[in-house]
Amino acid sequence: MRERPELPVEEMDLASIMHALADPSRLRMVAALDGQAELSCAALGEQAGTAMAKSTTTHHLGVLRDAGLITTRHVGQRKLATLRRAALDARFPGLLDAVIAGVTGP
Amino acid sequence: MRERPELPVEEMDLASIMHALADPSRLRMVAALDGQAELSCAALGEQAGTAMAKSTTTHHLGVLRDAGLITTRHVGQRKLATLRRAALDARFPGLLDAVIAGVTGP
DNA sequence: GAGATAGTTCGACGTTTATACAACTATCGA
DNA sequence: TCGATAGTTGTATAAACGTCGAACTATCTC
Repeated sequence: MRERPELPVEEMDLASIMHALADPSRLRMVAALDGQAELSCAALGEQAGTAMAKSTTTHHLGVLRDAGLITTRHVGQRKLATLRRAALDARFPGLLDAVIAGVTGP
Repeated sequence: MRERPELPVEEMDLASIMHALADPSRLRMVAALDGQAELSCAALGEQAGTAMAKSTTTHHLGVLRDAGLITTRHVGQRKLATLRRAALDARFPGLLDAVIAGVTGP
């Protein structure tokens, strides 16, 4: 199982990132990843409200990853996801904070 | 031609806003509206890079409007669009600034 | 009124999306 | 080695999306 390299910071595209965040389930996933160091697919699938099929979780994680929002690494049979805070803050300052505040806040 | 009321601030939905901003043409439109008080459909259609069909511009304006990002008013045969800065800043502080900086930025 | 200008509405098209199930691989624990 | 657990892959489906052209409405100017 090959670990594909993550998207370079300079290749991050705003429209792609906005698209990745344009889904309620993915927004909840990103919010859940904020603060938490790492979360497994299963944990993220549950955080996203009503339990979704495992394949659906895989799909959403792929979208977030392709946009450069998260990184993943394997530990045993688990796949742990991490929010790429530093990269995102460098490329689009303030964006992640505003979005996460919008998800959690009233 | 009836003027529908704009979306109330408290009904603004983050996922809908992100979706409205998840398109390069619409991102350019929003960026063009920043600073400018008002712009017509034709002007926005041209700002959005390669000239698009008038009906396409109407469609994009509708998406931005339905999400609550812009207001429109009629002046003669023109329809002028305005960015709802105050409402957006109140509901999702920092979001618009970060997005616009990301469009125009480095 | 006639012609020009600015948007809208409608139908169509090809593409993408979110979702799910079934079958699969990979890893862990006993 | 066996069974359980965690994700992936492939396929399918129904919905939504971006784009356009053609026909239409509304307004302005002459």
